[in-house]
Amino acid sequence: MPAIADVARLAGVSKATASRALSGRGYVSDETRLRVTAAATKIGYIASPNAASLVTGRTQSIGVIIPFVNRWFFGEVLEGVERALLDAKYDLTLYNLTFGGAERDRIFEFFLARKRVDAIIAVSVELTKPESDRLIEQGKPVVAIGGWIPGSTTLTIDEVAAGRLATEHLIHLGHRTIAHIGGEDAATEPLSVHGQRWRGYRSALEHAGIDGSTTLAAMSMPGGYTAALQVLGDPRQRPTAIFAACDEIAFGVFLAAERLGLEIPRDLSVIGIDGHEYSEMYGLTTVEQFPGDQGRAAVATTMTLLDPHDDTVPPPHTTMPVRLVVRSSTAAPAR
Amino acid sequence: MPAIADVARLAGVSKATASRALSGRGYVSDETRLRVTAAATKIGYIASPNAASLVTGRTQSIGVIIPFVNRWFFGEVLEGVERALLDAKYDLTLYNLTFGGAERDRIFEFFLARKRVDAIIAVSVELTKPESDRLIEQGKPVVAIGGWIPGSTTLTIDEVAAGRLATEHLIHLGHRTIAHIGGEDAATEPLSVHGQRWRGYRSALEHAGIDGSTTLAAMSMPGGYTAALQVLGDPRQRPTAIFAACDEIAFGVFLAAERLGLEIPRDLSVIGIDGHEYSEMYGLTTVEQFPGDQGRAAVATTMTLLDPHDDTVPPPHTTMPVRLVVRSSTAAPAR
DNA sequence: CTGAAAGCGCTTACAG
DNA sequence: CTGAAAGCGCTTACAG
Repeated sequence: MPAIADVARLAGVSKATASRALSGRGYVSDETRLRVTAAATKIGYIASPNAASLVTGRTQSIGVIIPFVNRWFFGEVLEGVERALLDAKYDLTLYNLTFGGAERDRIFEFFLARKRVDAIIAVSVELTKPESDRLIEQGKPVVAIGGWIPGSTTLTIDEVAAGRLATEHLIHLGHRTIAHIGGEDAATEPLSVHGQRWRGYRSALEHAGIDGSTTLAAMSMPGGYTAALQVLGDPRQRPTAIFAACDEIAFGVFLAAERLGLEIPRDLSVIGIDGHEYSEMYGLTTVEQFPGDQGRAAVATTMTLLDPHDDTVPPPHTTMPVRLVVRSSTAAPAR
Repeated sequence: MPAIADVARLAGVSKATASRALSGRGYVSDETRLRVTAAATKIGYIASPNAASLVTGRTQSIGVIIPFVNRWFFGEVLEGVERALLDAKYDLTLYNLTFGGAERDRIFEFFLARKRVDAIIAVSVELTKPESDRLIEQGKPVVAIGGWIPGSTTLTIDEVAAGRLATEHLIHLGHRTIAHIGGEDAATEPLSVHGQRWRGYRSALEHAGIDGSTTLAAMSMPGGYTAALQVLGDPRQRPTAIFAACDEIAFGVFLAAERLGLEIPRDLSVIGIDGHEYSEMYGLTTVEQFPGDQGRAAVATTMTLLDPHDDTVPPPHTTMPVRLVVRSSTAAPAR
């Protein structure tokens, strides 16, 4: 493994000059720079990030905290983050943060304390007070996507507005019995993603002066399936439309409707939120969001925060765009 | 940020002794060790991995190369790997390797050359010769899951046997027209996962002396849906059973069957491979595999390879278990 | 514009 | 069992 001393020797300069030529920091004559870079490529020199980190304090690596990896939203965010980080020549260190447990403490007490990462991108994590304090006191930038961490820069869609938009679409089609199937944390955590979508639902209903009913489900297709069987099972009080808090829940509603012999949209309208890659195949009307873009935007913000020459202070919160996509799963109710 | 010198001072020993006491390497009296560890916890000392790496050459970090993150198999593997790595106090550096492109070259030429990781776990990546050479010449252990890299330790299920088992299940139920919907690389890459499953299918059919027909699809639910519409569209030559190369394709077959008014298993039997988390909800018969276990096993192998005190040479290839789970999607054909 | 020197925070022979 | 010293591979003031 060639070291910078080898490059310097070959180029006939000191290590200091070689370092300056290679990093682009400090003055070096063009001629010298050329000689150094030529020498470096000739012997296949690649700087040791460890040695550099030791003196600069920078690791060229970003920690990503994420609760799941194989749910659509999270996977998309992660891929977007990864791609953008690669472009910025940063490494991605992954912390799959499940809820609670010794494992979780270990991530905060040990891994994130190791000075291994320059900044943290937290995806949909609700942090406890000690956890967020710990992050802040590290003095490292923390950027949050799809969740809220006090003291950190946040990028999310307007979840309340998304829930309201989905519900209003149904109301405008003429529906008056609109059930909601929401994520199970909607009830306990009003500030959670599903809690906020639920509030959007409530507000649209109240504005229209109609009642609703909410059923909680695991945030997955089986969760939506089980909940929908329950919601649709009694023919005497079956809603004409369902607002599913996310597309995966909506897919479960499709399966339940099929098994109950209900035709969509004739017997039931269904709308979701997400723009999941399968929504088109299902013909699902949905409020589309763009998690890959959110991931890339989070990286851009992180880079701004990390750039010593950039004094831009990013706004504490950025609202990311959504778009209503009307497909064949919603229609006016049968009369 | 306290350094080891601070710990040493507080405990009244030299840095060398503090280092030995904390790392557990080398002789230290019990009494000294206690004093040192007490001092370390008191001031919240955490060793700088960079400084340690510089002298030991070890980074305590493993690179994971993976083509997708939000396909079920890959997500499960990744979660299993992450969990096991955390337990071993290793960091996980993620490289989301898409097919081809400058990005891919950059991962091999730059990121993996940076001496940032102690070993590499490659998930379902087909490497080109220069790529695998480059990995090998780094001298870092490479462990492969669900794919084959010459010169590296490999853990996979027996894909051919899995395909054969799925097909035999259908044959034994009495089916004689069994279509296969396989991943699109089955045709071009005989050694790919889907190529091998297809060979298992062929071999079972040949053994039973019956013909088959194969349709290629994207390895996803929409892929399976589109292909199944094609396979099932013509009522005069509709098969009585479909072997889907993976569960996500099988789910697409379910949707296609529904839209064509076909009832499973009365009109059509369907079997998959994977044991996807949704397979139970669908009632899908499948050959289950355990990607989380595969991920954990890969980490265990990596740790063995990395342990200087462990001379165990892991076998070049380990076959991971599968299990046939019969649910309601397969039955004898209507006569 | 360039070089000599110090130092980042550890670990590891080497003496004792 | 412990300590003084060297060194891992860089970068960065500081002179010149």
